[in-house]
Amino acid sequence: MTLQIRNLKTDQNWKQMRSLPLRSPLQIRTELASAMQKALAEKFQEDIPDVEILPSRNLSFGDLACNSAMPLAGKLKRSPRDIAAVMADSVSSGFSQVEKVSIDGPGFLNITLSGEYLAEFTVAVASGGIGQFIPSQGTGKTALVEFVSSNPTGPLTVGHCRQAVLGDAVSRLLEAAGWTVQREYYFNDAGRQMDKLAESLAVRYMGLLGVSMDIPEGGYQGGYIKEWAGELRKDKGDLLKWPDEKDLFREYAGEKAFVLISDDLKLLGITFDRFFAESELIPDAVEEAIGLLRRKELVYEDSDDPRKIWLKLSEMDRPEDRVIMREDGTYTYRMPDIAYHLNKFRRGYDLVVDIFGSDHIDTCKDVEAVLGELLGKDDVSSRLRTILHQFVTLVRGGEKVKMSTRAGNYVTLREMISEVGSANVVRYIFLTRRAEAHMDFDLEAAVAENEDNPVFYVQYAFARIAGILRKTTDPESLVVRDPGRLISILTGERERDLMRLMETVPLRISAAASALEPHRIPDILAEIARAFHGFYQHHRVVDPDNDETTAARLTLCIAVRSTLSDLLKILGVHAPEKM
RNA sequence: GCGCCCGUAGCUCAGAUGGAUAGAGCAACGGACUUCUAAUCCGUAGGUCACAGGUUCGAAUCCUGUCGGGCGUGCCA
Repeated sequence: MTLQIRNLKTDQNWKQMRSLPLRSPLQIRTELASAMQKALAEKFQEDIPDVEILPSRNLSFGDLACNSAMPLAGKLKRSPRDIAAVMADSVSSGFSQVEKVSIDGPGFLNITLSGEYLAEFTVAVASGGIGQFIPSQGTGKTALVEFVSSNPTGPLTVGHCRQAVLGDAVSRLLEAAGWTVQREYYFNDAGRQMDKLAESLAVRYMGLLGVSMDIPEGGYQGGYIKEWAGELRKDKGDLLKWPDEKDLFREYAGEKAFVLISDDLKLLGITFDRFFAESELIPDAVEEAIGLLRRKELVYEDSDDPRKIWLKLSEMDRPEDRVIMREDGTYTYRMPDIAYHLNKFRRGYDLVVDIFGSDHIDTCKDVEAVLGELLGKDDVSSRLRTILHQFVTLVRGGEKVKMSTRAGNYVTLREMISEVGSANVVRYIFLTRRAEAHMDFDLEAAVAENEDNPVFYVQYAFARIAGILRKTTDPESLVVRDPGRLISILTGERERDLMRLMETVPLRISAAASALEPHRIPDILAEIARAFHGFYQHHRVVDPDNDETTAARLTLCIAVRSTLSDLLKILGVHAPEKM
């Protein structure tokens, strides 16, 4: 059944009806703060520090709160309430966006936003989305986000999964804040682990030919290597020799691992702009970096063997010196890492984000210290941001599952997604936790929870709106353009609550982006979904007997849909039209 | 030993630069489907914010110490 809407008042003159041009949430807060600051400076003839306007913690007080009167009390030698009164006077008139200002408690200033402003905002979101109001901190700037970067020696595990989801969400969050983001995976194809992998492959290959070889110490034992061995035999025949054709084994294993990892990432819908191969850096870029360090006298030769080279980390506020080149001329992992980071910085990004597991703490601090010496500490500290996420403890039926790639005893990303049953659910669960918080992921609980998972709560709100919109023809054309008309109809508490919640979204996205904390997004989503479900339950949207109300509520629904959709997009979680 | 992270409701976790009565989801209990999707809503219950000091108008948040857990402290990555 489709409802026809008719006899709507024209609102083509809505632009002229506005008293003020629409301000963004940020502009309003800035203007209010500066008005208050100016009033204080004039009244007390003192330098007044920036006044901060924050969202109210408790909505019964209003929409915005300011507590600046209290810290100022000492300096101005007045009571906080007197100071707050001066601030209140400066904004209680002259701002069409402000409905009410009150002074409560010891000296809190509480501001209630006007319905007209909220309606204006809602109209704008319904027609142009929430994105236009996100402070564009990243416009014209570029960011490089490095994540996953797991050794190409096997399938991605649950730990990589957390990092993959986190890195992707951080990238999306930065993009939402206007940044141009490059996603990069550092492909560690030159180290000793690749030799181990090649040898492990050779063991399985020879095994197929009836030749027994010992698995090397620290070798890989995953079942996938047996599969590769079978394919290798099919591709290349039975005549390969170890170690004569070591390079072939190595290359074959590397290619297989790359495909494995790419396929795993596809399960999550994650793509990279570039896989940066460590081997590209060897030897030129690494030698150049060592040369730079040499010129700054930050390296020295080993007293026993001059071919071995040490890095003077102890002179860079780090605990101890480290070897960067072994006697045999090979590099330890720190050296290519340094060369890689040098390369990243030279590419000129405004922001370089590294995402690592917490086991990289020491290494990344060493790399950061070295970069500081080579490029200048200020440059490095202003451009480099490192996110160290804690590990996932995987639990199945109350029992901890040990994870170790090399022992072949681990749960893969693939298995996890398959067991939980949905990449969307996995993404959402991972992204609800802060990166630096430990995380217990109980597979059985995740599956059991599947039915009433928080992600479905949010998706369902979106799907409900889609359902409502299906009841009308061309709902977009019904969007109310006149804020005054909108607010005269949307008078319910739940309707206002939705509008004021949406009004906080742009600044919260921006704050989450600045902090590189995507875990704040699910909170916002849940709040909006909750407000919407409450609204839905209590207000009929499509009402054949009331076109005006229908149009106004549809406008609200369209704004909410757009907001939910943009927020879900940051998490990389699907917004379904139907459930 | 030393370095980094963590400790908030029965469980899993939020609490942006210190603010008013510490929140949500699951789990528990009681209600609501003749309706645009009940995968929902409304209500109840649940807390010494690990512990002890300190800083100040005010602390889950900052500082110190203690206890407990994770990771690191490899010429593995």
